[in-house]
Amino acid sequence: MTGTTTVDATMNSFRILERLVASDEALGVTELAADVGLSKGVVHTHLNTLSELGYVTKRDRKYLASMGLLALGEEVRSHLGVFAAARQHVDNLARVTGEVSTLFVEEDGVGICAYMAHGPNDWEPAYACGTRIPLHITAPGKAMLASLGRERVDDILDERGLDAQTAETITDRNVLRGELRTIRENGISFCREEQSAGVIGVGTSIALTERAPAAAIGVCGPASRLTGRYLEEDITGQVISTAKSIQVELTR
Amino acid sequence: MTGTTTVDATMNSFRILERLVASDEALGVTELAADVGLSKGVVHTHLNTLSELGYVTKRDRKYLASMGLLALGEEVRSHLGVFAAARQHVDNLARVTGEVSTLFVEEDGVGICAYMAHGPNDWEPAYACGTRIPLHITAPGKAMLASLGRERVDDILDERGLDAQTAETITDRNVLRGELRTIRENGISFCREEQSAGVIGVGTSIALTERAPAAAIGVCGPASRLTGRYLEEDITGQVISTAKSIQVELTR
DNA sequence: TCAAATTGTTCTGCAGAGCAAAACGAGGTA
DNA sequence: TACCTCGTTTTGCTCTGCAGAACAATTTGA
Repeated sequence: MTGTTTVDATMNSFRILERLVASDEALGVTELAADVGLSKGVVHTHLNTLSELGYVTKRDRKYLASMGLLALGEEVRSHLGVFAAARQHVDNLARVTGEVSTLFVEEDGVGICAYMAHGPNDWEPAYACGTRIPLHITAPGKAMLASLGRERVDDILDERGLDAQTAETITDRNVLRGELRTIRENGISFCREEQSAGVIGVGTSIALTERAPAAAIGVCGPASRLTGRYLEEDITGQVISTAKSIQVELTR
Repeated sequence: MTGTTTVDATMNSFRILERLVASDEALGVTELAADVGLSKGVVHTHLNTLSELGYVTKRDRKYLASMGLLALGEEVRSHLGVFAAARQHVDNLARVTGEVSTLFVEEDGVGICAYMAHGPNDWEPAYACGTRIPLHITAPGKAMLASLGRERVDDILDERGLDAQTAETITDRNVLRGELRTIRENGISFCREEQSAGVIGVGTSIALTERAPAAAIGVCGPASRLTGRYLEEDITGQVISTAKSIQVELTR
């Protein structure tokens, strides 16, 4: 999997950039150089390059990641057909349920959150847009797995494994296969604290035309709120009807 | 302004990445090499590097930008204090007005859209999050200018100029100064097709503590819908009260 | 079905660039 | 004022990013 040859300078630039992105305050050249293990001089040259490209800014002798980075992800997402069809429906799902609703897509056998809408209930999941999350630990992830062909699922499991994230994570391949079967039968998937303790999720896949990658939507929130009929009927119903609306939008 | 020394390899990597980001379909090595003017071999090495970093994916012998790029911008934004305070209020502003509402911040003398919420009315502005827009052509941009000290405004105008984007753009420095004065007096700014023909905007600045960069919120939409009392009283009132709510949130 | 063409990947050699270390300059502090 | 610290620039060396060519793997066309 690890490629043969890489460009060291690019690796170094991204190490510096990612360090800045992760920091909540401006950093100086000396500190960055120590962090990434390069000399002050080169780090300065890299920062100058990133600055000229518009991904880094300087505020009184210190550097910080630019908000211009938002444009890259936003543009990638704009080319995603399912996003244009799903956005307002996911927004609406968050509004009517009050919870956080998401759009996930599959990429290289992992799930990536492509969009997230916040409902009135004030709660924030542990991940943000762009985060890679194993498919077997979230409701939308399992829904996507259930929508894929068996051999593709096997490939993914072979490559990614079934690491446990919490005590509830499904780590047995046969158990997972059984769960995928019931997901296919019911058209809905649940995540009961398998990704994060205290967090419950509901999801369903979006059937896409041709060779587009898998996609799914979901709703998640604190386990204390998502229980009983509210979870299994109200929210589940909203998720399914939202998925139907997106399907309609996609085939227009 | 243009720095002294830059890293060529980094420049090339980003040229390739940006080409992929701008494309709505997967691209091959040969095509990319022709586009950026490098040999096939090096482009392949760069793609391999970007792929290992998680910003590029391969789908049957062609490359495309990864949704993982969303994470970078999202993380930068999460460190923006005003974003956490403003998000739900901007969401709410979009909902009650029905229009698109935005959060802008100033960076290096230009405005960057940091967040955008869509109201029920189906309309999409010409720009997305992360886009850099001159301060003098949008309502939130002018609101931010009005909130800055005079010498800072002069510096920005010296550096960025007052280029015309439409026939309505303010290109005269004295006219702009007069407008900034009335914005300060009224606590509200308008953009009447100065950024994009047929688009009207309303904005007001968010007063921030200490040395944080300027920020402003706004609402924008088609000129056909944003007119008369609806624009100048209803929407304006919602914008101002939203800004007040954000201020309260910020000083908690 | 087979050859020709095209594309992705690897290899080779070298000029140029990335890198560490040191020197320089600009703020800030005691 | 002198010292210290940090950002910036310079120097020289080594290594690597780069072009071009060769190779491999598909696809195309007849």
